[in-house]
Amino acid sequence: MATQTRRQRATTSPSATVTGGAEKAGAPSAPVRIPYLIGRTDRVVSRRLSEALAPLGLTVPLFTAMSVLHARGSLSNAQLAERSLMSPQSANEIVKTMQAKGWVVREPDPTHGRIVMLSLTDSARALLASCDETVKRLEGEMLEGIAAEHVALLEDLLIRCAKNLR
Amino acid sequence: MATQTRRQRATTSPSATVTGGAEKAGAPSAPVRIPYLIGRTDRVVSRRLSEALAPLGLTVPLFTAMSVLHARGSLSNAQLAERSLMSPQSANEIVKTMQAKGWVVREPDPTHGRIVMLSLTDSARALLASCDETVKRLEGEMLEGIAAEHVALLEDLLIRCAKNLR
DNA sequence: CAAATTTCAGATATACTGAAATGC
DNA sequence: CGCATTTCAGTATATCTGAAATTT
Repeated sequence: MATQTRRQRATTSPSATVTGGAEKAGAPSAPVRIPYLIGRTDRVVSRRLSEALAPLGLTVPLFTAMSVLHARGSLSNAQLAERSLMSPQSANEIVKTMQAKGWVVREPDPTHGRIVMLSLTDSARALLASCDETVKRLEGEMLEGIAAEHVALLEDLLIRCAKNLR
Repeated sequence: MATQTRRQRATTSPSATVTGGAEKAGAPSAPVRIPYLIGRTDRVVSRRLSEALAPLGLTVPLFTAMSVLHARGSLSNAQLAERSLMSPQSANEIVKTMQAKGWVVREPDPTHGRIVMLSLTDSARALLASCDETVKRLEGEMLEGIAAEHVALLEDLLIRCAKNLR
């Protein structure tokens, strides 16, 4: 399966300062910005999450959409798209997959003919429950050595960052 | 250009608690996990960053790779791939684009025939300098209302999270 | 008719795996 | 030979935009 050699630690600069710990040739090296760190951290998280979810038949976008639907109870496709920060077309694509797997039911909104309300099936809920265990483990590994109060703070800060930019 | 209606705030639940602020129909609503928040925040940041970089002729992956190269001074493609958390093939693809735009020079490593060392051109460095202004503005908007000590902490926590998972 | 929602169709970006060529 | 590096080729995934149909 994996022909590539396993990714490993850096070949230089053993300890990392905030600026990244390297100032070699002609590198004025701009300070590392938070947007960059968010992206980098997400890369690592996404890779691990995707590896963890694959055995359960889930991709990250699929899992994300299902989590949103789970949290909200019942949504139209347009609402799901908005909450998941994606276009209605993309959301629709994901919903098609969810439906093919028997994870969602679609019922016409009684008050509005065009709208179709989505909700998770029991099997989807059960699947999400076991995913939660998986994600919890991943989160635990990620937060290792970080004080509980800092975890709470991180949570709060991430929410505020997303809110400030949206 | 944009036929889609501009993404906007939620239609329900005005205030958000840590769990997301919704507990409607049959939704036990698992707590929001940090991995999810990282992903969500990155989605918002990436979209904004990509919009901001587009006028400068840059995509996010291109900008990221160039920043890494800038910070490290000079790298082989294999090293660039490792530092950028991607496969050598993907890095190579990005380097091809960089080269087509005149942003990188490739010189054979004098000590090893197969290896090609990459470094940024002056025009690339100048471009990155103006990108830094752009990113700084974005970062400022993102961190609005967050105390400086918390910004430093966020930086530290993100670095540790990425390190814990890699 | 205007606006919102859904959904078909096509296009693009990003990154992957496989495999071959090169060099130590 | 074994291993690392580069790179050609093909593929998969996740997203997008455009446009049409439906319904209030």
